Amino acid sequence: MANNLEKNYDPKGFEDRIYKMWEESGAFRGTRDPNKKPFTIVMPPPNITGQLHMGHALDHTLQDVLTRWKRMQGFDALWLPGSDHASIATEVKVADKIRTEEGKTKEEIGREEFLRRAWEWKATYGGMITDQCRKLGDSCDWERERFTMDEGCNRAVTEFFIRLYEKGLIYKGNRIINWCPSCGTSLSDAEVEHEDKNAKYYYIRYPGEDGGEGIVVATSRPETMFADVAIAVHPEDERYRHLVGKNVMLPLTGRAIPVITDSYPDRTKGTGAVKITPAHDPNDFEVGLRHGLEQPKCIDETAKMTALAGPYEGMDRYVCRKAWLSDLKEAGFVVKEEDMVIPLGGCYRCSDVIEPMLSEQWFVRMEELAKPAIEAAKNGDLSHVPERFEKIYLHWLEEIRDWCISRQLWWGHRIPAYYCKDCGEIIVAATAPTVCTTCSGSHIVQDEDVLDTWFSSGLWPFSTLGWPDNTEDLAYYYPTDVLVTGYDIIFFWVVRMVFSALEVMGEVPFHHVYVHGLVRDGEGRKMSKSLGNGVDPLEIIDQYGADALRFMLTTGISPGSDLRFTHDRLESCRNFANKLWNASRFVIMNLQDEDGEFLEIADISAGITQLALREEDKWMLAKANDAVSEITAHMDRYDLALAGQRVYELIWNEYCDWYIELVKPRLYGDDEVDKKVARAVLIKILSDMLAMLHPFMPYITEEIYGFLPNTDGMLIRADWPIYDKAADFPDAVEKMELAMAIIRSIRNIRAEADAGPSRKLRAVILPEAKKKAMLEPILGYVKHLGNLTEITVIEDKAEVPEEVMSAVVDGVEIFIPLDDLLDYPTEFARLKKEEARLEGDIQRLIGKLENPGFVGKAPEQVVAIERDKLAQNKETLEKIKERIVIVEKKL
RNA sequence: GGGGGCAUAGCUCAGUUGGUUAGAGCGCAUGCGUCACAAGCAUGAGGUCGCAGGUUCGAAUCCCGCUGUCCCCACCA
Repeated sequence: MANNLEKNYDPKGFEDRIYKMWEESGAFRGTRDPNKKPFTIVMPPPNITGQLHMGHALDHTLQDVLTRWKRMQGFDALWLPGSDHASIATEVKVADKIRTEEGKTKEEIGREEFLRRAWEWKATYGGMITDQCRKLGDSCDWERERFTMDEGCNRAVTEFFIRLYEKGLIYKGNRIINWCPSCGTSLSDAEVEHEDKNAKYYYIRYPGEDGGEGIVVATSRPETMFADVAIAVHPEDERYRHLVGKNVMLPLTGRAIPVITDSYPDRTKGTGAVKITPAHDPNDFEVGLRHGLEQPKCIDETAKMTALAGPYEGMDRYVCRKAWLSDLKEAGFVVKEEDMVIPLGGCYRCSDVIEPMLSEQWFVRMEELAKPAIEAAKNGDLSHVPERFEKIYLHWLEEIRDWCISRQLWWGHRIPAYYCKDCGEIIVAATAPTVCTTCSGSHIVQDEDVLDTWFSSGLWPFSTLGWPDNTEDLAYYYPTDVLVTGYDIIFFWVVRMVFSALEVMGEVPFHHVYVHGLVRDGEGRKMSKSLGNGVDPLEIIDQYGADALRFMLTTGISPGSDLRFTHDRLESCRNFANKLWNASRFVIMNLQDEDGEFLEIADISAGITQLALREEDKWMLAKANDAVSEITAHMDRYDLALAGQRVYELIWNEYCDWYIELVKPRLYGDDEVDKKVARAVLIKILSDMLAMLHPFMPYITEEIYGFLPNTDGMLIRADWPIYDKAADFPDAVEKMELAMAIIRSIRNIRAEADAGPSRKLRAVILPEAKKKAMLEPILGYVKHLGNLTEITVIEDKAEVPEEVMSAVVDGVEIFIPLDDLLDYPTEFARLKKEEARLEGDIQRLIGKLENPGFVGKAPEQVVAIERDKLAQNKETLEKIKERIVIVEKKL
């Protein structure tokens, strides 16, 4: 009974089983092994709002490839998983759910009950996401799984908040913030997305209080006029000098406001005069502060007009704009309208237009925190791969303004600030105080707001390892090695982790930021819910297997660039898995007798080179050995795509296409000793290939590995292959390459002459004297793979048979007698084509070698190679020309 | 307004520090049911590497400019 792989490659038949085996064996677990070096990645926590999408699949596959590779290299590899509570996004989803299912608002349900529902949501979707990670093959340590609102993370958040507060880096203030009227909360600058929109400038006259012409001001937001408190002009602006210090009238309101001077107005923009609305514009706010102006609000938190708008009170901001403009026009105050493209801020969650608004919020003072984060990138403690992303990082930090961290939401970390109702004292503390520290009053209430989600995710690399406690995990695994994330999230998250970590840990949270791109659809569009062009990774896994998906996501792309998702590529990756499957099945089959018992295999424990290796063995070993160093070098540089590509070539083009074919006659032959050697090499190379492919295609490689003899344990724990100096066989490589070139040319002749594979052919070969010795040992390969009945080696041209097609390869002339099949026009065309190619090459080479600059300045080795090439080509051309003369006569 | 990416075969893309005849997958053409694999095998066609300069003995690769295209950032006078 054969003990082999299933006949057909069917990933469904083993992927789940293999994953369970890994997980139950504890292979994913970080053990803080003192004899190993740590390698740590913290998983960017997916939001609990939904399912994993293709972007996660990419992100996770890259992390898993790195983790598995390092684990095999002998590191104590820890990939720490978790999920993010995603304050605003989850709150919106849960509120929606309550509204559709029960027809109630969150206010009707109340804070406590709402939070209970949110936790229910977390229980459902959090579990879904981890199941999806398992399907992908994520080798993360599930026993260390964390959640941004678990007990430890909560403590970390509170501790961090208190520390910053006590250092004066967190303050509460009344300032202009980004307000999303739909979500009903403030947002940080990072959460606002700018987009150019077509809009209008309205030029509106503010008449002089004295009945004069007054001043014309351009604005795109006339509805904010009700909150105007002044008109500012530049102090050196001659046009308005006569008005400075006087009042102008706010049209239709009967309210007079002063004309003031300030450095802020730009004389070249608009009319050079700016209406000052401190409560609804950040620049105006600053101007207002400088001049001690009032800060009235005319738009409220729901984007409706306040009482200040008089008759327009209660109108939506845009309804009011329309009505107000119409009234202004009627009264003749609108001087001009101008079409304009204006960058408008939108909410990153709901796209509603952001209203800059004066509001009392909590802020993090950024200047001092940003400095060390900038420094870390500049001095190399933190590096971005690819490098260009460092610019985004630095730009964001250099331009950063204070970070608004309070959110008017319920789902999140509630701000650890308490107010004494008696004396107004603010107490920031880890636990709720019972009495006021100032007045001893007992009427104490906690701040209603929660913290920005990114405030807690900024702590992720160390909160997940135990901070603020001084845990063993933190000591062993921190700082982490690499953070893998998309470029779209650098300023949201990466910068915050860096400055948060530098502040409390005094060390960067990770040394490398490995940045990847976005997954796009077949047409190059971003995958999005609204376009409905998203592809569910689980469906793809179901269809093609996780390995094919992983391989597609990690190869054929360059680091940091977006990747287009196509079924074509997916299919070719699946085909590759299938190829490996069948090749492995073939190898395993040939290692066993009819009863499925393993046959004897040569012992390689003393080193593969101790065996009686044949030329093809040496060639294969040398090729695989080269691949080991190339692949490892690519991995070291995070060039996963190149590494994966090289494994592919090794497996398909070198092992399957050539080595297996070359070795077949030996497997079926009678030489028992030689058979054992062939088996040993087949297994050695196969297991090395499986190891190097394992990070990319963990399932299939593990499954195959389980069927190989002489392996104990699992591939996931196996050693990464290392370069072996002894496996460098230049002579054998040269011989085998000659054999391959000859075989190719014979196959070419066969194809050109329409001599199908079943047609038995013989060959006559005339080597140059110096190639003769090299030719002898490879004739067997040529005969076998050229599908020849016999090969005759001749020493003299006179022995060349009459009716032949011919080719010249590296100083070896090959003649194939074809008798009735010989078609001279075809042969003539073939030879002429070859002649033209050689002549072109020779011309180019002569040009190069006659250039004194090249000969004088290029490295000796390069010149020597070119010389050899020229000599070789000349000889080959000579021989081709001779053949042309002969064939021409036959035409 | 500021910054960045990309432009290579019909399509989607690789191409590490400049150095053989610029590669792959898919597609295309021809042949092949050969006992691991038709999700395969063999052979082949197909590219003046966006345009114009420069550096160099040598440029797809480095520099400058241009064109096209995509993206990011930017407090809406």
